[in-house]
Amino acid sequence: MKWTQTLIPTLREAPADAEIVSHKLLLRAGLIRKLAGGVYTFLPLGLRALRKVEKIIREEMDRAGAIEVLMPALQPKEIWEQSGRAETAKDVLCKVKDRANREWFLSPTAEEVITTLAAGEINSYRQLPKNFYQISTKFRDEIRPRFGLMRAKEFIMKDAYSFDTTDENAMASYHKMYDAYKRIFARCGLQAFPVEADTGVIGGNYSHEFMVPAETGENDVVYCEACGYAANIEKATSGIPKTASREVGAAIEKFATPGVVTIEALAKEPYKVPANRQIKTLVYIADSKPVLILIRGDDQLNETKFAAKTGAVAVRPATAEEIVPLLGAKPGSLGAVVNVPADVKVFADERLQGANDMTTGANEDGFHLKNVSIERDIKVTAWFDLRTVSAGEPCVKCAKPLKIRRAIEVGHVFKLGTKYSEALNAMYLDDTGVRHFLVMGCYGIGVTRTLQAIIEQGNDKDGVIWPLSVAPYQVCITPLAVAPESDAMKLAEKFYAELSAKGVDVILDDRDERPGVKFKDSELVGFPIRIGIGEKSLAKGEVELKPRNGALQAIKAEDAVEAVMKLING
RNA sequence: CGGGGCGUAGCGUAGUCCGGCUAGCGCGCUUGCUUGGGGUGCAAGAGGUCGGGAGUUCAAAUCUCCCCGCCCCGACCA
Repeated sequence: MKWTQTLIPTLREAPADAEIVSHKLLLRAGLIRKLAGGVYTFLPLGLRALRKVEKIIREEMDRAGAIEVLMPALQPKEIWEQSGRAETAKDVLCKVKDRANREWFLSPTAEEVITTLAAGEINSYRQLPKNFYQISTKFRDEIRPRFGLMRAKEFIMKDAYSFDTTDENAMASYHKMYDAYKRIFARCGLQAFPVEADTGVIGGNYSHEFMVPAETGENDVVYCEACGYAANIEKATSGIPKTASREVGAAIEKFATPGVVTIEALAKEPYKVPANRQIKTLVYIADSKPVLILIRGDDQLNETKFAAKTGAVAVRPATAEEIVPLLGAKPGSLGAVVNVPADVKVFADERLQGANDMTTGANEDGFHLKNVSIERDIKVTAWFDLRTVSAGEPCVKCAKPLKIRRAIEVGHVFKLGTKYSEALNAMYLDDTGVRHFLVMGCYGIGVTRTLQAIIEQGNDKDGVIWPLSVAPYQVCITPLAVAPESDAMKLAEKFYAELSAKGVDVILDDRDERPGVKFKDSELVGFPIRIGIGEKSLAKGEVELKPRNGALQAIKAEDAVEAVMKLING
């Protein structure tokens, strides 16, 4: 490609609405342009890089035995009602109506469609296993689009769905995808690692996310350097000890705490009740029903764990207006000892199991209770791990201190089980003629997000640093004179032809620009290899080879093509 | 949706409090000259319904009200 023939609108300054480095560089390097919030056009260079990521994904999915299909973006509402997700996923669904007033959803994912397909086309164990994948545009009515391609309303996703006869076989399919994902991200030049994950609204019971470490990520990952344990903070547990049990003390005692509505205030003079001897009582509305959650005073509730453990779909903190009629007191004086309506469930964090000599609210404004023994004095409906892990806590596997860091989620693998095959009646006959539900798994990669993650991880002050595998062009030839008859341009054309013939993706910067402009642009865009051709070195029969992330070297013109091939082939 | 901020030329911005604008600057763009190995210099130019609407006023980018869009923080997720 000649630079003047394509469109590479580089920007000297980043548009003000870009915040993080990868978003700025996507715009500055002329890879994308915004049409509206969370909606972007891919320009020629951005599209080339995107296609390369897709190619890697296709090759690895094919290698892993998956087969490519293309499902519709327009999905009838009915199948979503059948799976139950018309309700549970309603907040992210982009809805459209046709002229007959029929309602459609723009695909945010395709479990319903593929399961409907499988229900019709897969009848026998002889057809299994099968793993279908597609790379397509997905739509989510994001609450808040953010960071360019990182969280967009419209984005490109690779989604795959496996169908197996048994749980055991489904695990094998899962592990094939898990391994394929590791290869995919490695080939994209990404440092991505799998972590245990919550399954969320998609459902299922076993899941890993592939994370790219980055301060700008939207996830917190808990990990152990000693044993390799790693989990999303929404899922992570630690080996932190339960609350120490003391002598079973005196009976409960109510005491006045005027104006004290926080854990911190109760920990200070004159009360001096340490946070780890307090029971924090939270009121949540889980699927429209109020529930109480008990957490130790120095712990934080993990809402994802709470929803996952209780099976709730929609959870939110109750408002003060909801709490007062329920418990008779405002937040700050709440407890689960007295005055809890019989139909209100009480979920307590396991760390409180056996705790006594605790202090908690009295359900009376301005009063607390002490000498509370949780098992003796509170009717707990169920105990769960509900707390959020903090850095430094002992690893659940090896007891070494845990660390936490931010990361970008680029892929997610789930074992789904029979949730969708049951809802959409997808069954097969086994070798004895008995019907079973298909056992499913699903596997997503955010393709456009992966592209941005590559930039987020590969950049410096001058611009993008593409890995060779996904660079829009691998080589940028930069003649410093562009008149057709000039020696520099003649040589540039020769390199261009030779490298192209060898299958190298090469761009020739034929713009009549000053050297500084060309160098700056090639570094901003981030081509992995630049061949500089100028009079000074040409006089010595040399050209300049400049890897984007390495030192410039002078090289004999006749050796240049070979040297480039060496860099490309490693 | 809650909280915060911002909308002035393709991009970055000054001016907005305190009305007087014929809207200024840098980058980019066009033309000419210049320069020719790290965003060259000089000159001339094109480009703006100051997000939209209504109002106040002799006069509105500036004040008031309504609407729209965008960004950031939170809840959602590939």
